[in-house]
Amino acid sequence: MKYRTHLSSEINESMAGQEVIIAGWIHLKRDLGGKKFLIIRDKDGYIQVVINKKEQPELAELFYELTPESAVSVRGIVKLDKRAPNGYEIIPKEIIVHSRARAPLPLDVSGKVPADIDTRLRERVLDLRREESRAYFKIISVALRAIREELYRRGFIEIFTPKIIATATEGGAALFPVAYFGKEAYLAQSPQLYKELMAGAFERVFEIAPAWRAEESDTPYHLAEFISIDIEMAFADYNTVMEILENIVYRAVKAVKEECTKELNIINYEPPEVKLPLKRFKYTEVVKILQEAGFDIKVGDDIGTPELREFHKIIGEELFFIIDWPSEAKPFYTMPKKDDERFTESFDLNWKFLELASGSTRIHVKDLLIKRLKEKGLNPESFRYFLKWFDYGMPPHAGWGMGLGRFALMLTGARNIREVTLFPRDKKRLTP
RNA sequence: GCCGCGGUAGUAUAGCCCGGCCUAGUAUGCGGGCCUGUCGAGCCCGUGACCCGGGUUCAAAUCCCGGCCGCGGCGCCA
Repeated sequence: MKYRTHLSSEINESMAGQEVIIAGWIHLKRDLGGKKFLIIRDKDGYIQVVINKKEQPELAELFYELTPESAVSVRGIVKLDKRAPNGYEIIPKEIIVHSRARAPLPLDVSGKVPADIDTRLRERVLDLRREESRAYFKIISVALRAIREELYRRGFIEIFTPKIIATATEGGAALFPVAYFGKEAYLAQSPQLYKELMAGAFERVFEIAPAWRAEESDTPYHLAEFISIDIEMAFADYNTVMEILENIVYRAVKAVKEECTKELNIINYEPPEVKLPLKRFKYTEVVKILQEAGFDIKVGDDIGTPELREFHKIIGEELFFIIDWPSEAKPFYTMPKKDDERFTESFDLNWKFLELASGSTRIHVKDLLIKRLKEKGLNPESFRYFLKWFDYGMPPHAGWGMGLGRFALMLTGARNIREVTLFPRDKKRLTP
């Protein structure tokens, strides 16, 4: 017997009388004695199987051995019945149990009893059979496709840069050391330096790949391992790449709203409306507004989470840019503003209080780069292999990086980045 | 790392303030029984739990201390 001839989504009323084989998991069992109902779940949905005890005593007997979440194939006849969900159901001739699930389950997949996120992450594979969890990842996948399409449309090519690196990319963040054939190496915290070099070859590149941070961060929007969406573009400044970013956000949200109506309905969420162009607030304006709101903040300080929460409330915008950050708050490769060197051609994209993406015009002049490295207390010598290529025609360029998980929080309304990460890695979690 | 709250059957919770009425309640699951249209099926019977260690007390799920773990807020953090 074949595993399957039809998905639940491929069966309809016009197939009455036809024999089909469906496959999936036992989602629910309802035993009324003479009639026994099985709800089979596959990747697209659910379909009901009805066993009549009198007519099919062997199958009625088998029914008792079927445990929830067992993987099965059911061969049977499609039958119209207005009492059935969707108006049709399967009258089985044969039920094959591919894999019997142990009972009881460590987690209720059917949605009757809620579980804490900690329990759900421990039992993640079963958790990912819940329709809410699957909806999250379908939405993320649709968004990613839209992002890729928009970048390809704009002449970007997708690249992969090394994830095992010799030196710290930017100094700041703590890295995970890797034992590398007797040498000291690290997991990349960002593709930053490599993507800049690649903009010097391909002009327009993007990468969607993991990055690692060994920070102490313990919040609902930080992970030790996360997927970063990065672009870098030659002959462009921060205004150009900001425009690309907001268009990508627009496209992704549009695609999700159009293609994921079922999933959004399951999670009962509507992503924010994206009105282009997004508002751009100068860093100094933001500081001023926060000072007026009573915060103890001065020019040069980073803007903390409580401040961002309040700022979002004051301006009443869900999605907005904060631009022209002071150089203290940005990495060494960020281009200073031409008219005022204390500030930079840089931006953060925020959803409410959450930083989704940040980017800038990059410095393409070697001497300036070395000067900025020193000012940041970094040793130019350890960036030798990066800096040498700036001797050979490095074009002006700009780019940004966006955390996929954080973007997914906006797309799904999930409260914790662990929800939208299959197997999150944080300070305490290394398994599963 | 700091602050707050929490840890009770497989899962989710009540009980904790005000120690004894707790042989720890409920839902769901699981086992058994009844039931031929369920769709959160229903009804009956059963099953299964106080995070770890120390202390106070005649008596601790309940109060105190320490640890571990979780969640949230912050910090750290292109």
